[in-house]
Amino acid sequence: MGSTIRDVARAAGVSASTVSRALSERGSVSGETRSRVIAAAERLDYRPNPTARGLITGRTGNLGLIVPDLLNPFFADVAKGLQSRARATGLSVFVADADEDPRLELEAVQSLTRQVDGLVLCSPRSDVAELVRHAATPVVLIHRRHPGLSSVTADVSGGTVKAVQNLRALGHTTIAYVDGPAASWVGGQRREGLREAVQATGVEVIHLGNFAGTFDGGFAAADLMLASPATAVLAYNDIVACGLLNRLAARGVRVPDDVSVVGYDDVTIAMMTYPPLTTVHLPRQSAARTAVDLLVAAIKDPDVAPREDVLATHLVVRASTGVPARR
Amino acid sequence: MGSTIRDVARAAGVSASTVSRALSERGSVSGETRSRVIAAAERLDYRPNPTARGLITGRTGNLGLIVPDLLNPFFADVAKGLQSRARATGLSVFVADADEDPRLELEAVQSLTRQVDGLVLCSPRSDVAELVRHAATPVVLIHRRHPGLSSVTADVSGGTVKAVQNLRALGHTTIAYVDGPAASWVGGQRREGLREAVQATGVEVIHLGNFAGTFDGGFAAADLMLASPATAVLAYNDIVACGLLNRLAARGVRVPDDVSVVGYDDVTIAMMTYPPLTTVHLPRQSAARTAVDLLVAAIKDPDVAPREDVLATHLVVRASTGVPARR
DNA sequence: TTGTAAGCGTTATCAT
DNA sequence: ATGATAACGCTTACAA
Repeated sequence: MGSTIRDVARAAGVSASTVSRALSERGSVSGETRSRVIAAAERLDYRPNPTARGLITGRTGNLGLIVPDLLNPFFADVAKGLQSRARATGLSVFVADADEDPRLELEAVQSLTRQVDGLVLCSPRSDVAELVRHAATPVVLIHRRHPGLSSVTADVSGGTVKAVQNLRALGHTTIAYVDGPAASWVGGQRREGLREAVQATGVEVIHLGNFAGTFDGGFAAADLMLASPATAVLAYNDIVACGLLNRLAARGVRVPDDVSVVGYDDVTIAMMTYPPLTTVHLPRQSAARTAVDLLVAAIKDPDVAPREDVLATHLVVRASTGVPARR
Repeated sequence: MGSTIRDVARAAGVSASTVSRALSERGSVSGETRSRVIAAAERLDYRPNPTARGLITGRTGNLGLIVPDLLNPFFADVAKGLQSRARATGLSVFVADADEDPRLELEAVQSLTRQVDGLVLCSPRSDVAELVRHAATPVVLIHRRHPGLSSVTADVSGGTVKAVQNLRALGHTTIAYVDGPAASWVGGQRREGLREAVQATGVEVIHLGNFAGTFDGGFAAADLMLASPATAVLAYNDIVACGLLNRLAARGVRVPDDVSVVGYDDVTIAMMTYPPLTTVHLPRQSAARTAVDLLVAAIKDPDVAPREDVLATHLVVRASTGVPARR
């Protein structure tokens, strides 16, 4: 066991409360006493027990993060960003992987909420109102909006418009779209952006239908895409794009000579495909940072008005897009 | 604020200690009283405060995991596996991303150790003895061994032998090896396996040198590989292999027709390359599960002898390996 | 400035 | 079987 505040008090010849004050830099303590306490604490390698402190202050010094799937690089990135910002703020973070399961999300909220000062819900699959009802701490949403809650989202539809505009500028007039799971929030945003883009550029968009947001989803969509008159394809995300690329390669279709492919998210893998993927960059680490800041603000003052931050997106042009093949 | 044990006690017309006993299933409580308490607890939606409980029991119900980099799918997988096993055991998990920085690893140990019942150190970059010295709880290592500590590792050298044997069976007699960071523990294991394989199969191994364990590392190694007489290449891990594949494609080299490529780890991305990667599968989720079990055992009885579990590895043959081209 | 004492919510000990 | 009481390690009135 580590040494307690009493050990330090005894060693420094003062009372426990004086140690507490001296170490918290806050109470009024004479300089001489303070240095004696600090020396004693140092010597005994004293570290305040966060549990005990939390019991009385009501603060745990912890944040909770709930993501649908840590294996998805998108969420891993969020976890990493949150992590690093939290550390900089002196906070530790609980991570719960809900395995894409709404029930587990709720369970995670329940088991975490008492041990954290605030909760970050990233792309929750379940009903947000329900989750919040069980949260005993401030909540910030990432990648989803909800009335009355602070959230950090990306300008998904804006990014979609940029992608389509770029394709149009290259000469593409018919573009296929591989949608993800029907219920997805980003999916809705994406379709919204597509509508805008059609109005703005006059391209024709062919909806290939809903697919799993996975490699297999993209793999399956490729054949449909090739059967359509589209010369370019916009994928639900980079992983789906990766599946597309793979199937296209297997069928001997050259990218971007024969078909242009655009992904979404700009996760690490987008740089590692062949050819490297043109994709809409969604800020993740900065979204996570913002989320921490919003949470910290809400913890300090539970009555601050919720803020809905929308982060800019931009198109990263790599080698998977080019001028359309003559047909 | 949620309701406390006293609220429940009052509602059930018993004392707080009876509530505690009734709910913990452990103390002797009459069936009638128990059901009354449970009903009251239900009604008030009472949940024991883990902080307060932890203060007296010394148990937090939490596990800590420290990984070098959550963005590395290998570690994300470990995190996910640990997560799910911990949940099944009624434990929550703190995750710390040390950002490949030994100093941050130590910091993470210090800030987490008081809030957890046990710590899992995954592929620590820093001196294990130093880390353990600052840990106030049981520690289990993943992917690294250390005298006196429980650990879960994979039979890396055995996997290497299998990979080389397979290549030899295909007809390859000269194999290039792309090593990772010089200090890496797995790197050492891999080289050991290589030595064994050379003895067993008589192939010639050409060490291309140390590279970063990243996409760029593989990208850079590809040119060296092509300049060598090797017909196959073994990469430090799948990400490196991915870099290799990419550069090879860019230089017009066909895989596996011209060159065979073998990765290491079998992370998700290995299935998504073109062609899909032959790779040595390292069990991660099961390693994480085992780690949780070892930790739980050590928590229950701090005096159990440390156990060094070595998990089997196997070769996953996909499409990146084939018979060597005639030279 | 410093110490004393109360209390955070729970469980463990000891009576009853 | 149940209840009173102390204790876990800390912070924070309040008193000195």
